[in-house]
Amino acid sequence: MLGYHLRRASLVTTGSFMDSMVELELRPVDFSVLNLLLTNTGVTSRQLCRALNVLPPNMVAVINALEKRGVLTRHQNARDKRSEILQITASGKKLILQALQQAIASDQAATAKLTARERASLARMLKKIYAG
Amino acid sequence: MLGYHLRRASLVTTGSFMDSMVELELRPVDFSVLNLLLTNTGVTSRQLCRALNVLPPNMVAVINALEKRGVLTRHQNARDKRSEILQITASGKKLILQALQQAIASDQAATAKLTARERASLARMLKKIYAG
DNA sequence: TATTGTTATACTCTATAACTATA
DNA sequence: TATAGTTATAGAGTATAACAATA
Repeated sequence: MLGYHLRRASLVTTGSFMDSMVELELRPVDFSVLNLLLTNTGVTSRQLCRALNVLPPNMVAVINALEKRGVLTRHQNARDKRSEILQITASGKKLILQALQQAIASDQAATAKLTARERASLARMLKKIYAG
Repeated sequence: MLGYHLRRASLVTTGSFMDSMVELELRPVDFSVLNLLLTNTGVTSRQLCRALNVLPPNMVAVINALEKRGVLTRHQNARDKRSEILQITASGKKLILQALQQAIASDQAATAKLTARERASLARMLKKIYAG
């Protein structure tokens, strides 16, 4: 069963990723939020929820903690007073750029047994599973 | 990053697996316990914990529920009175055999976009990641 | 001393209901 | 009426400490 092998391999790469984020104190959801804010502007909490498959009530504490940490700020949305625009700070950019670097290194390390050709082939087949 | 693709593909197959177990009312841990008891004899709670990476305190409720359901029984261990030997019942065998059949079908369905050759290649590469 | 099974407990992740302000 | 953010809360899954019985 492929699902079994997929789960075990995924546990390896996920574990490696989380280990690499321990010192930066970033959980997967924190990493993903900052990564999205790094490359997108004018993003709201609801948009993060949809992109990351996180329910709105569970995103509240995530954003509060990141704001308290000084890696993102909230700004009022002139177009829609219900929502707030989230923006990554200089400190947040520095943090996520370092995190991305470490994440790439941990991914390489966890899949080091594969050749470049195998990696490309693997990525293509995995996409066929989750994206049709 | 391969880890990202692995995680998304794994979420698809895991979701498909869990959906296929809804009617049989089996969680992944229940499936794994019964599957191990189907092909191994003289198994204890501690051995299940080690094989499935579940902590002993968390295995207690799992086994209690499966015993209450009548799919496994406990028997005193003559060699070591601290532990109990777990045994799958006829009802349990019937249940896990049906579950295995459905799990295989769900796995096939979730990875239907891949050819037989691709499946073999994918399994081989995934093993390289988690088993070296 | 070490191990097995167990209880109690806590922490994280995930999920739903319901509220307010705004659209 | 529908949506955004929020609070409160509940349910899984996972974690540690500590205990009695046995090795």
